[in-house]
Amino acid sequence: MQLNPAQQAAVDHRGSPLLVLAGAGTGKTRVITHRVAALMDEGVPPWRILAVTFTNKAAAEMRARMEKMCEGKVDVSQLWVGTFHSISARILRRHGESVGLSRNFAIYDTDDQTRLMKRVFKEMNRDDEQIKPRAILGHLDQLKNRGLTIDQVDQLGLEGFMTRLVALLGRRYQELLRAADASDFGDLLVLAVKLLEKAGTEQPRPGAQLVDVDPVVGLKRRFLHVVVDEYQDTNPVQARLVELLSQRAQLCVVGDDDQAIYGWRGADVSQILGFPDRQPGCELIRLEQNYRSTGHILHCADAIIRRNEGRLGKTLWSELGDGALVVLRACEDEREEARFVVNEILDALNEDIPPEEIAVFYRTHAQSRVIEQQLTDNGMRYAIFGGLGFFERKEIKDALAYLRLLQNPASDLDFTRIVNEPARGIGDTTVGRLTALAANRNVALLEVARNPEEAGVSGAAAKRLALFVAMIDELTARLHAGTPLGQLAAEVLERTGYRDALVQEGSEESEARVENLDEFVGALTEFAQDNPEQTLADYLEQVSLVSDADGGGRGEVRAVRLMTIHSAKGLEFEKVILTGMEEKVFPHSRSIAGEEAAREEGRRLRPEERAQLEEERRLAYVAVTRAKRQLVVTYARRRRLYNQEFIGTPSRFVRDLPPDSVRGRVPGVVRREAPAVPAQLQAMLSSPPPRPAAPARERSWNSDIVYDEGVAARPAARTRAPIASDDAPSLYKGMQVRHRQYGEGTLVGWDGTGSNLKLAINFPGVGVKTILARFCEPL
DNA sequence: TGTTATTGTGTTTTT
DNA sequence: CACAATAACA
Repeated sequence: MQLNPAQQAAVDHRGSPLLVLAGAGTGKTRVITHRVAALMDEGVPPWRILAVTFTNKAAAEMRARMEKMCEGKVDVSQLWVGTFHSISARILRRHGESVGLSRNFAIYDTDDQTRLMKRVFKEMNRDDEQIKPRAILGHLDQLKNRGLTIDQVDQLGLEGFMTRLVALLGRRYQELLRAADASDFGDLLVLAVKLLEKAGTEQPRPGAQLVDVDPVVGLKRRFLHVVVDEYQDTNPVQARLVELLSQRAQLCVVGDDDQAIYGWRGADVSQILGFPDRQPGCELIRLEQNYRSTGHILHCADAIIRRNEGRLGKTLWSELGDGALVVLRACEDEREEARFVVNEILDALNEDIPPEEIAVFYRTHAQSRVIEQQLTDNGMRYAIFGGLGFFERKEIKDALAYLRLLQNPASDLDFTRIVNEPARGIGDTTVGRLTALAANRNVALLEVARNPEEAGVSGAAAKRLALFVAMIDELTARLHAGTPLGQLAAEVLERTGYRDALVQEGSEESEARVENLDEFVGALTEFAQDNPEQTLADYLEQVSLVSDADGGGRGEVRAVRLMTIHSAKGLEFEKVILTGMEEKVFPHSRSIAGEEAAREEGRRLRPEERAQLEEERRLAYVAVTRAKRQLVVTYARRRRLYNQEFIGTPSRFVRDLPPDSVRGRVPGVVRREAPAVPAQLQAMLSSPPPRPAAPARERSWNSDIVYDEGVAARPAARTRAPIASDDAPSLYKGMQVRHRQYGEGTLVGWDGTGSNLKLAINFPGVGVKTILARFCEPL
């Protein structure tokens, strides 16, 4: 297929920075691959070209496409293609000494991070705090994403005590991380940037020769062309990294501001919006012809995204014709929704759509369970993207921990993970004593374990420790003797008794685990055969950077796909079923929180609150634009989630759909439905008196809902919100209620149903409190 | 010390 | 509901 003029221009542009604004389905990847191929055609050496993607899968795909395109002509393996994280890791692996990382440093994933932070909590006696390790890590990560150091915590705008806590615990966390010769995801980027920034700033020694030039400086000058995909999702550190590597390169960034969905992770859309301003002479090219979806789908996408402010603005068009109408379906509850999904899948299969071209999307992982159940009941195979991957299973993580400990004896986290796994009588007390001494002397746990007596570990435990240490030493020797990786892994599992312990257990679960371990050994053997020159460190790195995206180990190829919308980014399917389209599900309740608060306080939305909502909207846009020919959208009236029943209102995104492109009734303007008053409260209600039971509930659940947008603007107290005319006695905003302790107050909102109904009441002089309805009585 | 029962608690999206 | 942290027990 020929490139269209805009695409061709993006491929051909040379000489100045280039921003390609590529709408969904406009052939972005084609442009990138063609551009890189063209560069190589022109004689740019492959090793002087860098292509950065977001996921490993995208990187692998790109490389594959290049190989196909350049068959035989150029050595594509010389190209630098990778994710921000893998490229950083690669740089640090080679040159990381100056920022405190050895050649074999470990990469900690989220789980490792949490465990390490928990240790910090314990060490500093903070485990009683309400604050959880995850929270601190979250802030720490945010810090890193913005390229700030721990001394700049205050710039995060946290509350005072949190700022102090993050600084205190974060600092110690970093110390331990470095001491363990490890890096977390955030540090990979931060340290790579630090390394590159430092290079070349030192005064050259007198008489230094050109050959003495710092290799890192060479790295900065290496690339002549840099291409970045999904630029809208980069965070400041990533952008800085790209800049540093583009010292001599022509920079080409590709992205779509309407698909920026990682703001919560520190990504900053203004990066792409401000790119032309930051880059003198920057050329901007828009790709707007969509080759993926049919008309009605695009109309829906546009109807959703056009309501966002602060976008560069693009209108997608297509030559594919209107195609089928988008199907909209209201379901009674999540089970019916799941059944409907199954039916839709069956329909598609009957139309000969291959299963892997059918995808079911949901906002959060928690929603997948019901659908999975229903699919299983109907004997349908499916592949889940995301969730617990192979390398996140306990047994695999244990095996990896053993290997990492062999590779890196300083890794205390791995030590503690497996020292008593399988149980060998080295319990918390023993480990506690070791930890105390290790912290004191600033040495690794494994070192301390060599002299247990000094740590005050008694005879029996000391003996067991000695055995453990001897075993680790032997295995370490095997590693350094060059034992093939697969065999080494097998020996580890044998010698440590890990495999035996599982076999002994004899349960169905343990059996599965043994199988997983065998698979792991197999994978390692295969890896060693395919990459004879690669070491254990290389393998460990590859594993820790691999995410759900590549689906390599698990997942049927010929199976329906289930995934969150986030993981759907960059993919496309013949038929997409978008589920759970209700307020508080999608848009997620956390994104709406600000809006509700604003309504209750009678103020306007704060910028960050609006930004969150706009991000949800972009997420909806991403979801819709994944569909090639068929799009089905479902929502449920009632939904059980987290063991709580929620009354659903159709998502605002559903209400935005253009009726002309939709089959099924687009719910009109809607407001939150007034919940039925629970019996307890109802009994207490004296006025207004309960009306005789009305058959109101029989009616279509949308019909009695009236939208009133004005609520947000008006002060809550004066809003005498409508009680659904013929409904049982209802709550209404402005209603006066009494609480034993707080006295009389004004109802400003509510949440939940039945005995979980919570009222938000504004008590004069006290403020707004959220109280279970049964503790309140109406006046 | 290690295992099991119980309570409690949260519950987005990911490299 | 699911899972993690804690308490009680062997």
